Amino acid sequence: MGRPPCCDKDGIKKGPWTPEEDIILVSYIQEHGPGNWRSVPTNTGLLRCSKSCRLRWTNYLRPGIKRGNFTPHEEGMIIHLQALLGNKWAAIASYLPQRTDNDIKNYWNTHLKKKLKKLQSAWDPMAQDSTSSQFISKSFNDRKSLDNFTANSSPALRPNQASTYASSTENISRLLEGWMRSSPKPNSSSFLLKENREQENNSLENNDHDIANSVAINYLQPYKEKPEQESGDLISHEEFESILSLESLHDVAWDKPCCDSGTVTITTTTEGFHNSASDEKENMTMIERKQKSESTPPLSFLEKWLLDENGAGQVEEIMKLSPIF
DNA sequence: AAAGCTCCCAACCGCAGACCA
DNA sequence: GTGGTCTGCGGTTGGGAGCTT
Repeated sequence: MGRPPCCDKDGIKKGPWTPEEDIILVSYIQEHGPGNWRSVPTNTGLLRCSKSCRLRWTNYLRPGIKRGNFTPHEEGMIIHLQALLGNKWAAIASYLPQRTDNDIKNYWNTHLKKKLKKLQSAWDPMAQDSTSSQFISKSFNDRKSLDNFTANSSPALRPNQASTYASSTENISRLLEGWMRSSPKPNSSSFLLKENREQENNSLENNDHDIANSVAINYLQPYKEKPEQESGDLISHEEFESILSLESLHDVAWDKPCCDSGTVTITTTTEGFHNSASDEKENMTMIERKQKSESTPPLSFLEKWLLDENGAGQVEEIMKLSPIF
């Protein structure tokens, strides 16, 4: 008995996805929405198994995915959450909405584990085998040590990521969406607008604050909504405090500091928030800013796509291939 | 210059749970 | 209740890129 593997059929393609396959998949999902993966290969003609299609979408093509180096704040959050939740990458990823579980898992395995091990041996050479949770609780109990840790996690320690096709196609779906919505057709250098690049840079800078906001909303908001007696199901006092210690939550103002009454109110403030692009003075919540930034077409990606060594040569081909162009 | 080594990450694999007939 | 199918998750791996010798 036993279920036959879904990917061992003849004619099923494996290995890296091509731009053409990505476009086909994204076009299909934009039309039909994600889900019913079983039917995707049949309906699209892709020689991929359903699993492979789902994975490609969730880990790569899905809108809103941020790629590239993790910020120190993200690192801190991953370390905290890993200590709290263990290797529940999907759960951890839900607190970092722009990162996929696969990305977080990879980053943990390739960077953070080593980093922690180093720090661990520096902290206590005799305790090589203790778990990360033990280590975290030991070394990050105070705010200062976490700050030191995150401060030391400078980008210089992280290797630059090679620019491959896969890593440059971070958001083909957004590309398509933006392309279809924006009426003027792209025309090479017209996309090379400085302000668009600045906009993207700023959104990267602002990202930490969005993440903090997201943690506040997703993780802590239930305190506001749930009666006191139920809040224990969601998060322990210790966990709450450890989340609070994250530096990235500085921009979140707490009407009530903790879960003492079950009526925590979370408001966000722009105080101390520096937006060099527009230098806006208006009071706008992070969510509003996010919504605003999301309505901006991802032109800088198009720019990348058009200039990318792989992308550039393939645009023509893709435009021929896909009826939406 | 090139062979060997290491690192990194996209993709694969297998398992478990949810769902449905 | 049972068995088949689908989906999601976490662990693992293959191979390309970069580094070292």
